[in-house]
Amino acid sequence: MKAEWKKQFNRFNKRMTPCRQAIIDIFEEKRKHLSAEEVYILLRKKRRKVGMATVYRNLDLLSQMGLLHRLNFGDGKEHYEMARISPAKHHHHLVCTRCGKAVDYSELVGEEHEFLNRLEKKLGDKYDFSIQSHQIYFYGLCKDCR
Amino acid sequence: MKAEWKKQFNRFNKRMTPCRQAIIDIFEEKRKHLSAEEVYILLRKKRRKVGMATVYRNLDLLSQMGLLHRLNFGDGKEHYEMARISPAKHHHHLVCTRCGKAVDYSELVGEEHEFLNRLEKKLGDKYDFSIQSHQIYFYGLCKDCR
DNA sequence: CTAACTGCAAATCGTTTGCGAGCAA
DNA sequence: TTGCTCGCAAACGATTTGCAGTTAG
Repeated sequence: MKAEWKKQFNRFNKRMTPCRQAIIDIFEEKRKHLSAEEVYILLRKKRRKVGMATVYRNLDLLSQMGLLHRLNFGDGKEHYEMARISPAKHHHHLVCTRCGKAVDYSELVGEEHEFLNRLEKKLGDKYDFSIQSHQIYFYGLCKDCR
Repeated sequence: MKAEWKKQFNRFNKRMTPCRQAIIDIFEEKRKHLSAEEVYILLRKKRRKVGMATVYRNLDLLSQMGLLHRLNFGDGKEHYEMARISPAKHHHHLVCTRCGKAVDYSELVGEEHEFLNRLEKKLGDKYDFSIQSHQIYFYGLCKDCR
């Protein structure tokens, strides 16, 4: 798995560094979406000396490499999560428009997958886009905010 | 139609002002997603003296009132568009991850609508959310950026 | 009349950039 | 060696806020 990533880094003319490894580890451990600041705090908890700038640079790089997905819940900051290729792990988000809380869901992803694939193909052809990913957001009010 | 909005404003204890009317007009005329700055520029073109702060405040208010939808294309700024209740006008977005260009599409919205309604109900029940809207984003590279 | 609204300028805050020093290959 | 990476501090840019004057209902 690590060799796999190394290859990916090479392909992008980038290097595998302790800092990057640590960031990847954090996403593997937490298995949820994290903001840049949350990643930064988790790194420091592991007694790792890093600057915010580096965190941002690496989250950006990992996103461009396709290892992370960038999410936006409308709370003014970007969030990131492991990009999982497997449909089984595929999921989307339910966002509370008041408190910003975001819940993952993976209901009906089977049907969704089939439907979105068809749509993706159609759109890609029509608008001359090479589509790489998609996100579905449902917005509403959570129990506590209602 | 204007009476309709007035009611909405009353319900929120807000007032219909020339500035707000002008902003609504702009979205009706342009019929596409606009950033706060774009709205600001269009207002000034109409020789309307407004501050950016007011634009932001009103875009925010109109979003909370459900008159506008807030969109995020990952280019660092928020975009807004008229919320159209009619399924006929319903659409989503195709975003280029390189240049940030966003294209509207409305393919297969009929099928989508049926599917998403079902999903919405299921999710609302399971996670105790009162879902108000949804957005689908497809990400990829446009013709020019490929 | 009075609470909501406004423009202005200053403040905020997430994110980016410039730079010299430090590593990976 | 070479050039990708790093931490730091400063810069940036979109959005927010405080405030005193203005306006809708």
